[in-house]
Amino acid sequence: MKIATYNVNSIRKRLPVVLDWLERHDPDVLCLQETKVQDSEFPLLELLATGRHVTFRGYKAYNGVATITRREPELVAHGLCEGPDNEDDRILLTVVDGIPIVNTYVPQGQRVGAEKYAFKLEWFRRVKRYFDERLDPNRPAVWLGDLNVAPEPIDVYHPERRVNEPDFHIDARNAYKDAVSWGFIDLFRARYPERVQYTYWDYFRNSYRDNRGWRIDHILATQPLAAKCIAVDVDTAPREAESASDHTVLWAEFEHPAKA
Amino acid sequence: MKIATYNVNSIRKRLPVVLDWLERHDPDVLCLQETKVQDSEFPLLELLATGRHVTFRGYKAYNGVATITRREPELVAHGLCEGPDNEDDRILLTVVDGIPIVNTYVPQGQRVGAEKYAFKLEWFRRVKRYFDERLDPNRPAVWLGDLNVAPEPIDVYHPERRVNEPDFHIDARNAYKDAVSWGFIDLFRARYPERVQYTYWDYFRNSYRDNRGWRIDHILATQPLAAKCIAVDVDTAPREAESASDHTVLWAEFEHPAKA
DNA sequence: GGCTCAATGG
DNA sequence: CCATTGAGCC
Repeated sequence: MKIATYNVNSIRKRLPVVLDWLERHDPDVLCLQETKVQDSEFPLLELLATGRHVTFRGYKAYNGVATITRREPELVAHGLCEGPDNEDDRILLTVVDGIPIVNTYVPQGQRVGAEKYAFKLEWFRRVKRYFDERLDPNRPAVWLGDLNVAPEPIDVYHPERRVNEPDFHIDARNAYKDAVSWGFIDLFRARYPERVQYTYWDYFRNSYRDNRGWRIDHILATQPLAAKCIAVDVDTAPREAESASDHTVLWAEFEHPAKA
Repeated sequence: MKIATYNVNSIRKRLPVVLDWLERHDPDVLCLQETKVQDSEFPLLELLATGRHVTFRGYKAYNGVATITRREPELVAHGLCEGPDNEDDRILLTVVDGIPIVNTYVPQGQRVGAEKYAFKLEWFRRVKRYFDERLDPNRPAVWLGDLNVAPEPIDVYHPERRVNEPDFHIDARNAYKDAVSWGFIDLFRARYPERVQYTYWDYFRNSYRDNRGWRIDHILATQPLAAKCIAVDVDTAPREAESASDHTVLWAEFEHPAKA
């Protein structure tokens, strides 16, 4: 089973890149973030034409998530389901082949100290409660997406200069790690403890050319599923495509995951 | 000698169309209107790369004219040169091979009765004085561009429904004709008295597909030059191009024009 | 409908 | 730098 995540920065602008990636890699699940489109404008027909199932929720301009699956999800749940502030354009649960897959776009946080930054820190607490209420760390489950945190210095270029950035500030890193500590394993870092590999590069100042990036997109799995992980990697091709997102695709492959 | 006019509706968006037209038709002069770009952002290098000369003046977002010539113009003059309101983003004179070519983008006029409409009517009076001061109706000269008037009912689809449009209202038609009466001949209509042929079609409601357009782009010449005109036509290919302007190209060819 | 700009977001 | 919206213009 192959699962991937990709912050598209507008699904309408990135549709060719997504269709190409689906055709070349044929994943079982592809999770998208920042679709930036309201549901009525979502390019559903073009994606259904690939023969896959598509689950999505978004609003005008901001956020938006979509999960594209080979098989029909056995269960779908939008948002945090806590109350009025449902955040259903940032979190989407699908259960595919018995495995819960939590596709999330964590708030970026604007800048350290801002109200939006406090919202980001709180968001990690909320998502941890979300895991508590519907998942079991002893059974297969996946949390993936643009989590907007570079967990360690190795995960960002010039870390010493980034300590006040909302994706590397110590409070965000700790909030992220506390959510992870619920029972998730970072598949990329588990497999490659020393590897410098980013998933996001700024559009400006030739960041990609000079490899000045961030590893802020992640695929995490509970222990029983992580044990079945046979491959995980970043595919930089989408970042080099004609009309590229500032993020690229991260993917992971599992052996007989449902039997875990 | 081949001369053409094209309202590009943004030279930056239309650069591929313009380069393609230059390569295919190799005109001596191509006059552009609505370049919609300030001079510092004008795509000069890309046009110079064709081996031609480029004269232009524009501001942010609105208006802007450019004249692309095979030979270097012997003289260039920007604007009406009357006083402070110079209108140099609407009128550009170049003298090429001894022939004055007045490239103009006449104000559209917004709607009949508006202040901008009065400005349009006045503009025709001003341009007639401009001809008086610098041209001679007995010597070759060209006035061309987006003149924003369909002179006769044949020049607009459903004319009876357009009598209150600023490009077909009787006051605009009369103001235009009064300027023309200075000493110009409409080359297209002179050659094709009965032909329905538009140069502009609205972007919306499938106007081009249904040929619901306007003949508002014109090439006019003084009598001695008009006598040398051996061909004039509208090329609809640019209107059918990938990323098309709402206008298309009108061109005219002259035999030994300088000897007139 | 397609261009422009100025905000806003990242 | 690359997205978005919403207004102005045509």
